[in-house]
Amino acid sequence: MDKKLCDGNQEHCPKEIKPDYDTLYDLSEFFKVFGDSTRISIISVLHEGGEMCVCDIAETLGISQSAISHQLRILRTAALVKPRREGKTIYYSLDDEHVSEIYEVGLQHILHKRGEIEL
Amino acid sequence: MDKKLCDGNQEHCPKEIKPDYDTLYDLSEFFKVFGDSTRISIISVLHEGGEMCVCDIAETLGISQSAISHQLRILRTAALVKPRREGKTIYYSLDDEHVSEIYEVGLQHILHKRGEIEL
DNA sequence: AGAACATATGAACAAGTATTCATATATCAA
DNA sequence: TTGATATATGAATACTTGTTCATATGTTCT
Repeated sequence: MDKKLCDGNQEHCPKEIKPDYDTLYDLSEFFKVFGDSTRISIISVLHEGGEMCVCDIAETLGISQSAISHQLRILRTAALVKPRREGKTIYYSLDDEHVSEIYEVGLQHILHKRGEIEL
Repeated sequence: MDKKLCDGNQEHCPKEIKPDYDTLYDLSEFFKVFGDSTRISIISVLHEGGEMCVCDIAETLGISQSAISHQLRILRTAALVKPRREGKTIYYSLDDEHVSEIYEVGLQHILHKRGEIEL
């Protein structure tokens, strides 16, 4: 921390709720999961296509099976996707409704910034 | 890419919309901005406290002015916060309503996972 | 102009992370 | 059991990124 620059009690210093560090840390970890192009692509195809097996996700995105599998583990650990085994095949789908909501709001934001949709 | 594992036309291979790579990349970059504890803390205090100057953000969070300034630049570049100068002081506030919305939905998700709120 | 304060920024270092490659596990069929 | 298919994972590497330190820019006051 640099040296104190102001006492925090001046006119330009509104006093507010001190944020809970653990919550904010967990929140940043949660968003971090969305913050990778491979993972958001996986979320996207599961959002569009519903349940999908690993090999199809990999083929659809043109990314190696290994890379997809590594990222699916991160998504699974964060409880953003859930697996369902059927024989040799394992199907993944979005786990939480919040995931879809956040994906959609984010997408809307991106498209809005591009001027592709009106809001 | 690993060798092809299935032809993508079997029963377990639903065909769906190919996601636009540029959009998904931008989206992941957008979420990446939320995916850091310092930045999400800044977003949090601006969400709670409204407009705030750099030194107060730094003091509130207990993080150096330099680190805050670096992160504010990233937030500013991504259009998540906007600056307003008043003399020597520069006040920052959240720029987009989507920012608040995504922050709130994410926070709700975290608290929900902890069982702290009902939904 | 010079001093003091508020913020920004470049360079360097440390820490984190996504991919590839090789291999392991698991299921099914013959 | 052996072979083929589907997925998972450990290790190594290359890349990204957040912080610190030092310094620069910009503003106000005297």
